[in-house]
Amino acid sequence: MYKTKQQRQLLDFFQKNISSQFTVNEIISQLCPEDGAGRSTIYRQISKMAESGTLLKLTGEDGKSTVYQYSGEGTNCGEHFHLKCTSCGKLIHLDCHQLEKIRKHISKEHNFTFDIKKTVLYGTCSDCKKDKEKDDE
Amino acid sequence: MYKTKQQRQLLDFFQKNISSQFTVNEIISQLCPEDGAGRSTIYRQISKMAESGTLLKLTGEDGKSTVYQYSGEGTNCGEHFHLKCTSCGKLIHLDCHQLEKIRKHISKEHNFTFDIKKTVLYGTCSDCKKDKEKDDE
DNA sequence: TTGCGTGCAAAGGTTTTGCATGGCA
DNA sequence: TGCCATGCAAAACCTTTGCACGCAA
Repeated sequence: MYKTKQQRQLLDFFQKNISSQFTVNEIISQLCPEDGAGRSTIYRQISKMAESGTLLKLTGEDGKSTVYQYSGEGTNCGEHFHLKCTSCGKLIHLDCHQLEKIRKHISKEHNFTFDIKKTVLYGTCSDCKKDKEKDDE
Repeated sequence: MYKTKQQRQLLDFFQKNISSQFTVNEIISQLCPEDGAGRSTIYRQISKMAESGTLLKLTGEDGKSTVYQYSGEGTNCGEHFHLKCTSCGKLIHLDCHQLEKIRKHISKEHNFTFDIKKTVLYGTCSDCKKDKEKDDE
C-alpha cells in the first residue's frame, strides 16, 4: 500500500533489465548490501509483484529453480503467450494471431479460459535446434 | 536398472490413481510406514519417473508446491496438451486437432518446438467459471 | 558375486515468520 | 500519529547427499 524505497528499487531493477530473468539470489546480490540484507523484503515484494502481474514467474533452465522477469507496464505481456526455451532459457514474447484464435477456440469449444500470465510454453528455440542438429552430425 | 519393490509400489500407486495429483509428502504418507521412512528413495524414483515421462510434474494450486500425476503407458500424455485449472486443480487432457495445428504453425513459422511433457496451460475450467459467475451475482 | 537401490541421518538450500524498528502518508 | 513495510534471526520446509547395508540379476 505504501510506496517504499525498496519497492522502487526492485521495480527499477526489473525495468532496466526488461529482457532478463533473475533468481531471488541474483536479485538480492544486486540490490542488497554485501552481506545480503533485506532478504525477506525481497521475497515479500516479489510475491506481490508476481501476483499482481508485474513479474512473470518462470522455471529456470535446471527445471528446478524459480526465476522472475518483468512483465508489467511497457510490456505487452498480458496479451501474448510466452515461449521459453528449455535449452538456453530465452523467453520469447509471441504475438501471434493464430494463438489468439486458439485461445478463442479453447474458450468456446472446450470451455477453458487461459490465464496468460500463468502460462508458459516450454520447448526448444530455433537457435538451440540448430545447435542440436550440429551436434547430431 | 534393477526392478525393485519400491519402484513397483510407486508405479502401482500412480496407476491406481491415474487422474489424481500428489505432492511428495502425500506419496510418502501413503507408501511409507508411519514414521515416513524411505523419503530419499521416493525422491530419487520420482525424479527418474518425471524425467522419463512416466510422471507429469505440475505446479500445485497454491502456485508453489510441486505435484505429480501419472502420464505413462495407458495414457496418451505424450501426444496431447494439458490444461490445469488454477482454481480447482483439475487436469484436462486435451486431444484437440486445433492445438495440433498450432503446434505445427509455431514449429514452421516461429521455429519453436513444443515440449509437450513440460508444458501445462493454466487457466480456469468450465465448472469454476460457473462458480465465479454465481459469486458475481 | 557384483553393484545398483535403499534407508537413515545429516547437510544444504530456499522460503516463511515473529517481532522490534523504521518510514510513508 | 497510525500503520504498513522492513530487517534480522530463527524456524520451517523441501530436497539432496554420504555411507553402510540389502537385494536384484
